[in-house]
Parts: sequence; structure tokens; C-alpha cells
Amino acid sequence: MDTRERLIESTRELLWERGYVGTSPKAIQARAGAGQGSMYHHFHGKPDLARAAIARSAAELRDRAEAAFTGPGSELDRIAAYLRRERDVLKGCPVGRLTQDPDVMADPELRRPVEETFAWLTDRLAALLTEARANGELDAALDPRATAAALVAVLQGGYVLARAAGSADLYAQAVDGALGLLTAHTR
Amino acid sequence: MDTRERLIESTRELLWERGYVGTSPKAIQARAGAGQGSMYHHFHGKPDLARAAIARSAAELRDRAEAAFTGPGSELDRIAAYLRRERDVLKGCPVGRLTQDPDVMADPELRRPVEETFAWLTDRLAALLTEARANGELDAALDPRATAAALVAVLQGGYVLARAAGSADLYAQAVDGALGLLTAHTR
DNA sequence: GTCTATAGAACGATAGAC
DNA sequence: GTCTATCGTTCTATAGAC
Repeated sequence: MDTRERLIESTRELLWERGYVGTSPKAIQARAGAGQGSMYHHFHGKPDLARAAIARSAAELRDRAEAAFTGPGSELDRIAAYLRRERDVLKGCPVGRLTQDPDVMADPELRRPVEETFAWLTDRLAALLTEARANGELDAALDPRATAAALVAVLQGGYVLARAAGSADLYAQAVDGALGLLTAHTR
Repeated sequence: MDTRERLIESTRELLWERGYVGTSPKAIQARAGAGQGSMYHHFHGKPDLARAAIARSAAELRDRAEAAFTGPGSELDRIAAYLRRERDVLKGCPVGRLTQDPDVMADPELRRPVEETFAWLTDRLAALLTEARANGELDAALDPRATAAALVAVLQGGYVLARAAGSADLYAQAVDGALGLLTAHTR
């Protein structure tokens, strides 16, 4: 991995762990094993590095979700597989946590990937739920878009509960609760 | 409102808007209209002020939730009323956002109120769901604790979705989706 | 490409006058 | 109680040598 690459990966990790406000160029350099001059040679500054890091994290989230959504099983199975996929629950969501970062939300370039990622994810889940409904797998009375938003929210809120409790179990509990509500409509 | 009080309220606002890491003593003083010496006379420093601010925000969340939970209507009505209560959706949850603050989570004294608040809220909702189930209002197959965790998660995740989209509608959608799943079991 | 030197500002806190 | 002065550190970035 070259220096430029290490800088991006270090920034991704630090944005995940400490957020944008809590991450200094100095900390990024230290983790990447790169010098001051090196960092400012490859990037214009902290916002520029964050752009690269956030874009990559957003793309990764999307790819991993799509892998679950196109996996085996019924639509509801694939949604459950996505929600129950192994995650660094206690670290939180690398994209979702950015919504709490005032400097990220204030910069349109940093904010856009966050906004687009959640819009895509909700759309994708809504499409799966619509299919499931068409297949008679799901109660016709349920609104796919609202249900999709609820599922994404359970995901994001599950991270919050888990971090508050200091236990990944809380995430699992929230997901189980949501899937319990969802699959009870299968019968 | 005296100086000490203004300092606490200013800290609450800034923790809400910018988080612990993003809030400086200088910013607190400016918002409170208090001088440097004044702040350090009333409080030992930034962590001490944060303790007071976080404790108050946690207590407020609890009181407002309890008001909804003891309101009129069936158990499910009261849960719906709590979820749909008017909120500063785009500002996020003043307590939940602290789970993303590394320095808050690292300090046991700052973290405890956050942990306790969510434990209390989940317990309280689980108790209401248990009652609803006993009254035949809710499907007996649903686990009250898991369902409660899912509801709290929808709340917290709804804030994330709304902030990502820049629109409070996303919060409402997630809540509608969750209540759609929940109340479909009523029939 | 990477290094060191340097810069002005902000950070978080302390000291001591009033 | 509140003020100003001061402190050492960190922040984010630029300059220029190598």
C-alpha cells in the first residue's frame, strides 16, 4: 500500500472512530506513517482527504449491502441476511456517524455521499419489500417505503443502542424485534 | 437566569449542535455571555460542565417520555404518541448523539447517564408492550424486549435518516413504518 | 515525494488583580 | 464572582530545502 493509500485508509479509520471534528491531520499522518509534507503533497488538506475517505466508505457500504441483497433466498431472507450480517457494531456505522458531524453536514461535498448512500439504501430495501409484497410474502397493507425507512432506522438506531449499552447484543435485539414484526406478517 | 445556569444551558445547546469534541470552553462562554474566569469559578472545567449538561438533558428526555407514557389512550396509543411527539428532528437526539462522541464514551461519568437513559427507555417501552400484550392489543408471539429495542432504534435511526436527507419527513416515515408493523398486529 | 521549519490561531486551563 | 493576563499545547497549513 503506497503512502497516498495509507493516508486514505487512516483517515477512514479515524473518521469512524473519532469523527471529522475529532480527527487532526497530525493523527492521520501518525497512523499512516507519513510526514506532514507527504500528506499535503497528496491532498490539499483535511477536507480533501475526508472527501476521498468518505467516498470510499460510502461505496463500501453500498457494495456490501448489494452483496446481501443479491444473495440467495426470498426477498425477506435477503433483508434479514443484510440486517444480521456480521458488523463492527460497537464501532458504529462509518457513514451514519457522519450525520452527527456538524462540519461534514455543513460542507455540501462531504455531505452528498452520506445523503446519497441512505437514499440508495432505502430505495433498495423498498424495492425488495415491494417484490416481497407482490409475491404474497408480505402484508399488502404495509407501505414499502415507510417500512424500508423503518428498517434502515433500526439498523442505525441499533448501533446507537449498542454503543450506549457497551454491548453488541442490543443491536441484535433491535434487529430481532424488527424482523419479528416484519416476518409475523408472512404467515 | 444566573450565570451558572446560563453556562449549563449553553453547554447543553452546544453539545447538541456540535458534540463534546466540537465544543470549546470559549464557545460556551460566548454563548452564555460569561467570561473565562466566571466559567472556571462555577465549574472545574469542560468535563465538569458537560456532566451537569448531560445529566440535565438525560433527565429532560426521561421526563418528556414519561409524560407521553402516562398520557391518555391504550398502551399502543401512548407509544405512538411518544414516537410522533413534536421533536427537533433535524437537530437529532441530544442524548443519542453523545454515543458518537469518543471522549464522552471514554469517561465513565459522562457515559453513565447516556447508558442509563436508554436502558430506562427500553425497559419502559417493554413494560408497555407487555401490558398491551396482556390486554390482547398485541400479538402474543412478539417479544416485548426485542420489540421495545426496535422501537427505540427506529427513533434514534429516524434522526440519522432525517439528518442525512436534510428533511424531517424521513423521521416521520420511519416512525410510520414501525407503527404500521406494530399496529397491524392489533387486528 | 518527503523532510524540517515556521506560522497564526484556537484549545483548555491557571493565576492573580479587583 | 468576574476580569485580564498568561501559559503550554495542539490545530491546520505553508515554505522551502533536499
